[in-house]
Amino acid sequence: MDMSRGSRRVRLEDVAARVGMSPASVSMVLSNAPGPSAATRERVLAAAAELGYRPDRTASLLARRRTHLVGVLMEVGSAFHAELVEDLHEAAEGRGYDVVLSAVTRTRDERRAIETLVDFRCEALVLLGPVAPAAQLAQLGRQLPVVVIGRRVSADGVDVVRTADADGVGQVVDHLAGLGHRAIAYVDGGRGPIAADRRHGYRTAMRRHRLGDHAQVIAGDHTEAAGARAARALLGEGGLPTAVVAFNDHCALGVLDVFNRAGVDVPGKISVVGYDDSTLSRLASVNLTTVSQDARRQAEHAVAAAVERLDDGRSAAREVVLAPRLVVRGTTGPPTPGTA
Amino acid sequence: MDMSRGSRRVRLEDVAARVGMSPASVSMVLSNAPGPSAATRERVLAAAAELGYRPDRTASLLARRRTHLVGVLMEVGSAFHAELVEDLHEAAEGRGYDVVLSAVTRTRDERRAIETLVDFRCEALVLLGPVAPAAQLAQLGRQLPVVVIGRRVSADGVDVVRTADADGVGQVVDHLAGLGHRAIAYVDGGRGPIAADRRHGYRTAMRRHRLGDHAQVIAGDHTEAAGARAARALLGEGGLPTAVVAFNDHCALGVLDVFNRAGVDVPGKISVVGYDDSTLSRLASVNLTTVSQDARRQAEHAVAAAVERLDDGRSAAREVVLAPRLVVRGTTGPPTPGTA
DNA sequence: CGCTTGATTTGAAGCGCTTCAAATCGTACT
DNA sequence: AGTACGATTTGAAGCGCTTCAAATCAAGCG
Repeated sequence: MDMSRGSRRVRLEDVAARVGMSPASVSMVLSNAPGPSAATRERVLAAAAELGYRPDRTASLLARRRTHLVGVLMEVGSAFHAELVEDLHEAAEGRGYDVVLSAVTRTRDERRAIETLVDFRCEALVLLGPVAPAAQLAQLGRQLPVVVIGRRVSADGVDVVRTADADGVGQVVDHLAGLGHRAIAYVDGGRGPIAADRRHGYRTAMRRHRLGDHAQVIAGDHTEAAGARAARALLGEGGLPTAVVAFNDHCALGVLDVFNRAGVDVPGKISVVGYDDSTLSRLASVNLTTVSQDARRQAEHAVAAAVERLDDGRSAAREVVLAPRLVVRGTTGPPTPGTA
Repeated sequence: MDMSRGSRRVRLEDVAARVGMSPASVSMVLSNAPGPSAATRERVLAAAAELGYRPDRTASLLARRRTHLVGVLMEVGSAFHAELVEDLHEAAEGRGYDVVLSAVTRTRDERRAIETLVDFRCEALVLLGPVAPAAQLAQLGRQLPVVVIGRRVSADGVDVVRTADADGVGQVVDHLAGLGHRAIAYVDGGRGPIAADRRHGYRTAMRRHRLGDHAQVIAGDHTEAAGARAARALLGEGGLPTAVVAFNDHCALGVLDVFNRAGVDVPGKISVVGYDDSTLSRLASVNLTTVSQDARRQAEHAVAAAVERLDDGRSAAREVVLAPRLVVRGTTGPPTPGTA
């Protein structure tokens, strides 16, 4: 009766019936497997097109041993993740894999997002800056290949692709110190291991420049709101530093916001630096000095790592550490003489 | 041998064996279906937890009639879409549906992204600002419930949730005209129907204010790059308007970029307005006057529309048009006296 | 006690597609 | 003509889970 909707999805069997062959043959043609003759291929393909046949992915996944699916955990709303996702798609497709996205949102925590991915039978997982403890990731890594992007993880069975964060922040401090800054504050990124690395890089670099006494870490997080809070705290306590290094671009944006609203000139009165070189930072109205993580290369490495485990049977854990690159834009400059 | 990886995923059958019952019973317990006794439920649940059982989603989807999956097509990188996705997740979960994301990227066009969703057996699709022609969407709507967000579509079988775009742009022009602007230019959003609506709204509003002669539409798109290009064109030809209305926030950001770099004071010399009230526009360093689309309500309506078709059997197409709301921030002000 | 009832549990048939051993077909060769 | 052999095609067994009619059970009643 219901001719309007559905009217039964076209199945493999229907195509088979159309050309008078067995479903087996049709399946082989469609999956481009060896066997069927050229003539058969042609007829089947024609019939499939004619009927508008679309294989049912779930059935296919269930029957096939391999799913060729890579699950990606991301934070929707993060500009940097968005870039990574684009590049991951590209890298995965180049190697014959498909990508399934799962987003962490306000009401959907990391655990759930990851479970969804596993439930969909992803063969490997690429996690963008996960916050789960190493033990949990290791546990996950025992089930399937897991590649963590961005964060250091000391769990074997888990591959890691990241940039040398401590070094990145170090470059930032070098840059600022080189401009003559001494009072360089750092807005922290919260509890995660990425934050720990960057914080450590900051402290080390400050010491290296004999600026240890000026080191000042302000509590923060990786959101605009946290950056704004930190900036307000800074403003409140007087004795403003001459430069603020933020955990990431989003956070730096929050800092900039508050300074802008408060009429604090950047970089005249104070310099601000972010981290990620996200599209946000590149906007001329923001024009933030930051550190580039090279999303494309990280994506490439991540997919390569997953595929090597899947297809080449590699089993030893691997860690790829890329060199970060300072990108100097408009939010940094020499300190105002009489301030520090 | 391979005890390390996999060691066979735990199946429903394993749980059943563990408690000495049939897979059927276990299945019912796990899906919370009526039948099994309280005692049984408890035992099964305990065993499942103990074995760390996770149902195989693909198998489950295949066997079940319903998948309870809503596919969402989005543009990764669009701040507004990111917001919508968050809200869609929330709305869907509230009604017992799960969300699958599919992103349009540089190398993955809309068609492919949609196909992926259908292949995963989504029961309904929510498309965020799709560019496909109406006929194609109608065709899709014949297969399954489709809700288009943001854009007007005259295909029945397809529900639409959008804001009155023409009206939104109208409010912008009203605002600017009220401030005294006369030379108000508009940066277009390309070929899509959303762009057509807004462009039309602009033209109508200009005429309404007897400013038809000042109407000026500059070719554009929905990216920062396009906005930048348009702004450069404007700068190049001299006779700058006193206000520029951009297709959306991303585009407006590009416009702002160029003006900032060129040292054109905003809003002193020229006012700029965007559209979407995306998180970007809210950043104090951007602080863009724009039009709010109320992502949350759109998400709510979209999910409601899909669920009504799915669960309540509604079949008549529906269009929900929400009222847009002008959000005045810092990029608009009265025109400089001697300019227009 | 035998029998009815309602509560539980289970066997068996798929969901739509893949796989692979076995069957079929043509053809080349002796 | 008879046999062997490579090229094609197909039957049948699942993949792991759900469903539902039929079976089983325990309790309740006359």
